[in-house]
Amino acid sequence: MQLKELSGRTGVSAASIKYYLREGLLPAGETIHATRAQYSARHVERLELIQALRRIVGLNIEQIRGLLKIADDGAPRLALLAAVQRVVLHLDTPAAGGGDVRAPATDAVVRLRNWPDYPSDARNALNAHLELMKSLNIPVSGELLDNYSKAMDDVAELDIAATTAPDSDDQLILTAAVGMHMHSQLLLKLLALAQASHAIRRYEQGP
Amino acid sequence: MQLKELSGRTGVSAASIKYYLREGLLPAGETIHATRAQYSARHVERLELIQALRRIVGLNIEQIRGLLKIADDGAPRLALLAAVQRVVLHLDTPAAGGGDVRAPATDAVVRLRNWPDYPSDARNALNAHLELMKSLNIPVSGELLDNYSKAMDDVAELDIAATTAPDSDDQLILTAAVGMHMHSQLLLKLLALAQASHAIRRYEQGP
DNA sequence: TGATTAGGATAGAGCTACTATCCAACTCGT
DNA sequence: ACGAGTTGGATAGTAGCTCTATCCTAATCA
Repeated sequence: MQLKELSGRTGVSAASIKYYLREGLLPAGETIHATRAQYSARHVERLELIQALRRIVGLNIEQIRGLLKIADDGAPRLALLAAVQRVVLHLDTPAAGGGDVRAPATDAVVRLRNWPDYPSDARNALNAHLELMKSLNIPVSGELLDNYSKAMDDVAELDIAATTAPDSDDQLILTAAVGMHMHSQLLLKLLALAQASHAIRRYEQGP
Repeated sequence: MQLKELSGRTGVSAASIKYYLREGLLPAGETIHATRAQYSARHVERLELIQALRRIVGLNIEQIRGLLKIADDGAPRLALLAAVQRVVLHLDTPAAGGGDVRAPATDAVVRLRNWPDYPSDARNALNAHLELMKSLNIPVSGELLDNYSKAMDDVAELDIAATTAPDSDDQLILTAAVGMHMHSQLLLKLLALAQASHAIRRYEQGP
C-alpha cells in the first residue's frame, strides 16, 4: 500500500500524513526505492489511533507523540495505562508539585473501596484536586465521594477488563483513552440533566 | 478607579483589558471625559468571572461573550443556567442534529430518579452521547447508569442550592460553571484512581 | 513516453488570544 | 504652566498549533 491508498483508506489527507511522518507520530513506511515506500495495516491502525486521540479525546500532537513513544519503547502495559491517564487527566500540565501527599478523604476512599494503598499519579491528582475544591469553597462531602467512587469502581472494572483483551498496544491506548473520555463526558451530561431537573423544581415550582 | 488600577487589582494586563473591552466581554467604563473612564466594583467582578471561565473552565472568548450577553439581557436564571450547561458540556458544537429524541435508557434514568419528564438540551445530549458510546462499542449497563445518576443527583442538589444564594448573575455563572467543571474533573480523577487500582490487581497479582 | 507518485524541504494559511506600538487628546501633581 | 502619565481608538505583530500547499528531483507503471 502506498501513501495515496493509505490516505484514501483512512480519510486523512496525504499532506497530513506527511505531517504526521515529519512529526514522528507515524513510523516511516518500508522504503522500497528512493521514492517509493510501502505502508502496512499497522500504519492504518496507527493512523486511526491518531485520529481518535485528536478528534475524540482532543489530545495534541505532543501528547500523542509521548504516548506512542512509550508504547513503541515496549513499556509494560501498566506503565502505558498510567501514561494514558496522565494525558487524559491533564496531569502533565500542573507542574506536579509536592509529590506524594496524603489526604484524609482520599485515604478513606481507598480503604472503603478496598483499593491497594499505593501512591500513584492518579492519587496525587485526586488529593490536589480535593485541595483545590476546598480552596474554592466547593464542598465535597464524604457521602458524595462514596457515591462517586462506587460508580467509578464499577466502571473501572469494565474498562480494565476491556484493556486486557486487545492484542496490540495501539488497541490498549485507544480503549483506555476513548473509554475514559467517553465515561467522563457521560458523567458530565448526567450531571447537567440532574442539575436541570433540580433547577426546574426549584425555580418553577419552588417558592 | 481607572484602567491601571483595575489592572493592578485583578492582575490582568492593561492590554488584555483593552482587548476584552474591544471584544465586548467587559462593558465600557463610565466615560468622564474623552480620555478618562471610571471603572467600578462590577468591572472587577466581571473581570474575575472572565478569568475564571478562561483559566479554570477553559472556555473561549466567543463562549464567554455568549454567556455574558444572556446575563446582561436579563434572561431568567433557569435560562442562564441552561446556557452555562450548553457551553460547559460542549453542546454548542455538535450541530445539535435531530432535536428531541427519546432513548429508553435515558427515560429509565429519569423515572428512577423521579426527575421531571421535560425535554432539554441536557437530555438530548445524554441521549446522543449514549448512542455514540453504543456505536463505539463501549458498554453502559443500566446498573452503571443508576450509580452514575444517583451520584449526580446528589451533587446537583448541592450545586443548585448554591446557585440560589448568589445575588448577581455573574455569581451564578461562576458558581455553576466552576462547580460543574470541578465536579467533572473530580470524577475523572476518581475514575483514574479506580482504574489504576484495578489495573494493579489485574496486571501485577493476576494471572 | 508521459502522467503519476514518492520523499524532502519549505513556506504559508487560518485560528485564537493576546501583546505591543503609536497617536492625539486630555489631566493631574507640583 | 509644564511635563509625566493616562485614555480611547486604531492597527499591527506575536506565538502556538495544526495543518495545507507548493516546488523539486527521481523513479515507476501503463
